[in-house]
Amino acid sequence: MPREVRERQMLDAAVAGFARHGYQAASMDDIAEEAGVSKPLVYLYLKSKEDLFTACIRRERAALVEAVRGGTGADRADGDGPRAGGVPGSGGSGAEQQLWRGLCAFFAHTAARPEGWSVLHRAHTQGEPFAREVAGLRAEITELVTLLLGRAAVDAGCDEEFAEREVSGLAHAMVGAAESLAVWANSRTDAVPSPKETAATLMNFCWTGLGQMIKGARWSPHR
Amino acid sequence: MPREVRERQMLDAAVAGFARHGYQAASMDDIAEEAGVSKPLVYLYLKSKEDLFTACIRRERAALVEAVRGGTGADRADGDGPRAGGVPGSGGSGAEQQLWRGLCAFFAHTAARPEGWSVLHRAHTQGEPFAREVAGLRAEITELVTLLLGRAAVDAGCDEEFAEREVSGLAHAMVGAAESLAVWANSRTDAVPSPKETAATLMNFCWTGLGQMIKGARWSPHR
Amino acid sequence: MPREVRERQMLDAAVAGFARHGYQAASMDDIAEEAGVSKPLVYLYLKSKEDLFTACIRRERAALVEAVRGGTGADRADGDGPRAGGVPGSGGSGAEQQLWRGLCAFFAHTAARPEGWSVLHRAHTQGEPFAREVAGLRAEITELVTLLLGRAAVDAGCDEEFAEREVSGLAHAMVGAAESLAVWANSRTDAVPSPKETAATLMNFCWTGLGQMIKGARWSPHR
Amino acid sequence: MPREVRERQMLDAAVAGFARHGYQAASMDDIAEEAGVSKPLVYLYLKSKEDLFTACIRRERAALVEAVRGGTGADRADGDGPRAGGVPGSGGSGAEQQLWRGLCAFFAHTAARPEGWSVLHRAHTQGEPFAREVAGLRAEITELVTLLLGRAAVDAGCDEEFAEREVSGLAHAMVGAAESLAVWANSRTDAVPSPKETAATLMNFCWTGLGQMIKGARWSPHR
DNA sequence: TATGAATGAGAGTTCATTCAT
DNA sequence: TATGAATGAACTCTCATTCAT
Repeated sequence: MPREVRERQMLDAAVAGFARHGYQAASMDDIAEEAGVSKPLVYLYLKSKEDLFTACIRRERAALVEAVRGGTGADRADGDGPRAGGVPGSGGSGAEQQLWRGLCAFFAHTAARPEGWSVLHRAHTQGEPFAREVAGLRAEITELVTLLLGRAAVDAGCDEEFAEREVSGLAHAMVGAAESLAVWANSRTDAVPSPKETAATLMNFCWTGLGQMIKGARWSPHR
Repeated sequence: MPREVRERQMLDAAVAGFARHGYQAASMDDIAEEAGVSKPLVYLYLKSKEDLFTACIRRERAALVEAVRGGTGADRADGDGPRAGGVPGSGGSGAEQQLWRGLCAFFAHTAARPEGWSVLHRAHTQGEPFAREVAGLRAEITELVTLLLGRAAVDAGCDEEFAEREVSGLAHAMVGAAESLAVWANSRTDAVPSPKETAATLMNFCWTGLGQMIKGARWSPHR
Repeated sequence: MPREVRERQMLDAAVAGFARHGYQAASMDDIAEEAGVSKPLVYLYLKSKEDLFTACIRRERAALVEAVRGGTGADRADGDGPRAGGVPGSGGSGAEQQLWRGLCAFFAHTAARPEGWSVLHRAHTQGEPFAREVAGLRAEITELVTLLLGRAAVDAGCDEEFAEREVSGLAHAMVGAAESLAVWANSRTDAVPSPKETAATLMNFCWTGLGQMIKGARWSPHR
Repeated sequence: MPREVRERQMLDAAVAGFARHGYQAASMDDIAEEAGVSKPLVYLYLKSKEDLFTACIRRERAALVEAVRGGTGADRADGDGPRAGGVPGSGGSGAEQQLWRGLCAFFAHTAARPEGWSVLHRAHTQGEPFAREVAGLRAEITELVTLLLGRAAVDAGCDEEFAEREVSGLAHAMVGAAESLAVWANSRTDAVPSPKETAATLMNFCWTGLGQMIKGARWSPHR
């Protein structure tokens, strides 16, 4: 059996095992058995448990990023043609649509591959080498979100400074909210919401606030 | 040395160890050594590794909840007398202020006790008994947030149905965003923001959006 | 080295260790070392200390029962054809001969495998799961003896009632006497008696008494 | 509280604990708790677990020996008055009566103090220092039985050689049979036999055989 | 006399990992 | 390419035993 096929079997088994039991509790014995191969073969192909887990993270990370990027249309020639423009809240900005589609893609992906998502979501807890890897993923996503938010702000005519000073925190908030909603949506037993519904919840939650900020309004405790 | 003191030393050491290495990777040997105590004593007082970790979670959970509850003023006689009222966005609602102060307290607490926060934040990954414990914490906080959001909505004169149908999802988003921001704030090496700044970021992010929702506006992809 | 061979080595080492130190005091380290093997291998093959000890008991029990059964000729087609008959004391009963040969086999076996015998003899002290196992052995042997004694009684023409009422106690006495003699014979440093001598001692001790009982005579304190 | 009283409490608790769980499995913690004292006090009075167990054995051994000796009337001025005389089987020998009464006393004692008996019965399994102690008890009892059997033989007019050559083995058989019957009687849940019944079972079993031997008859396999 | 507090030493068990084939 | 056989190292947990008071 060709190496690539075997290797994918192993990664599948590993993702399943790590998702179910976590990094430490999943044993190489179980993973090898689930993959239908002997343990030495796993070591021959994937070096060590650490490397195996890293490979899982990388694969799932790539899949998630590809899904979200695809959703935003970032890979399509995007600046072409007239953009609908407009501020958040006024409807139809290109960046706004991209964000919306990215969120939809994100929730669709995490719902479609719960085990992969579980691996990613749990990996930052598992010690240094993996935390770094997931931090990379988070940075990648956050950067994308930051870009979109920033572009929306610029579209709306607000100064560059805003993008640099405040958008990053907002992006972090958004990513955290999305993460939380993904877990929540995946774990519901009753009426599990569709990806679009979940994405709409998040857009409802924050988009207007963002629009206000771009206009220069700030929330403050004593008004 | 009296039992209570020793026990607190052990819990301190355990929180530090679990925060640094995670549940599985932290060894009882190391924890005992860090506590300046022999291993058998740890077992004598805290029964088992599982019980020790549970005790850590419970302690930190209680501290966090107390801090946040105290921040919201939930323990003060608060509903009495006429409330200032007001919609989100119009300033000065009782619920809005409570939420604001709760967030400040939350970010202040997580910044003041990074290890305790780390334990709580990582515990849901560490297998069933612990996941349940932090799920309880999350539920407790989410319920509080749901209550505040719902009350704000009612204050603003919107129908009860809103509270029941949508507020829960929003609360989850908010809790997730707060969690993410807490980690992010704690992990920054440059210019770490004050708790109030972080809380303001989150309020800016979502409060206006919430106000719009209460008024009946909904975000939709094709406008 | 093939699994079966290794497994037998381990059982041999375990029987030796348990015989020398008892269940609790024998350490898995020592057993593994004596078997010329690492500890994990012992666990891989035999699961746990408890299972290992149980396996020892079962093996030695089977060997002992087989030896004794073989000695009685119970496996040969023995009841067929006219039996020589005869009461205890009158010589030559089939049951009497079987008992004699069974005793010889028993003492020969316990002398030939002192460690195995020691394990069996000491196991009833070592807690529930093992006590049950040797209780089974004891019951098996006692039942065999009861059968032979009962048959001898019936051969001698005594009523069935005798067999049911009193033979069981006698069988217990006989088994206990045999057990005691086996230990005693094994532990002698001077002139250790041959199995046949030991068996003859026991037959001398009780056979005539049994014959008298069958005839209806009873010992009583005040005659 | 005076030392003697405390010490007896501890021994009582220890006997109970050792009887229930065996030497190794009984913990000093449990014993101290059952005795209603702190652990250091146990160590102050009884030095170590080994010494504690030895003390238990010695106390129970002394009690058992005293009971049996008392039963045989060995401590009474025994040669006085006319003895009934007679061979085993012919009724009424002094030695025979002594043996009978000794057996009754033995079974009565083991039934009355099951925990003490359990300690003694299990101690020979627990490693060297204790095995020696119980071997001493066994030797003491066996010697007594040997003496009685030998005296009976001499009473019956058989030569001295018999006593020296064969009586010892018979005594071992008898002691083993008695031991086995004691355990069996103690462990029965249905109709537990009285000490006298158990003793009668044993006398029935062996006394006539012994009588025959004294007369010079020997059992042999081929008659 | 009596104890609360503490520990050294060692047990059973598991797991990632590697030979030899 | 693939594996049955084997292990070093580490972990959780327990227990007899002793200070300091």
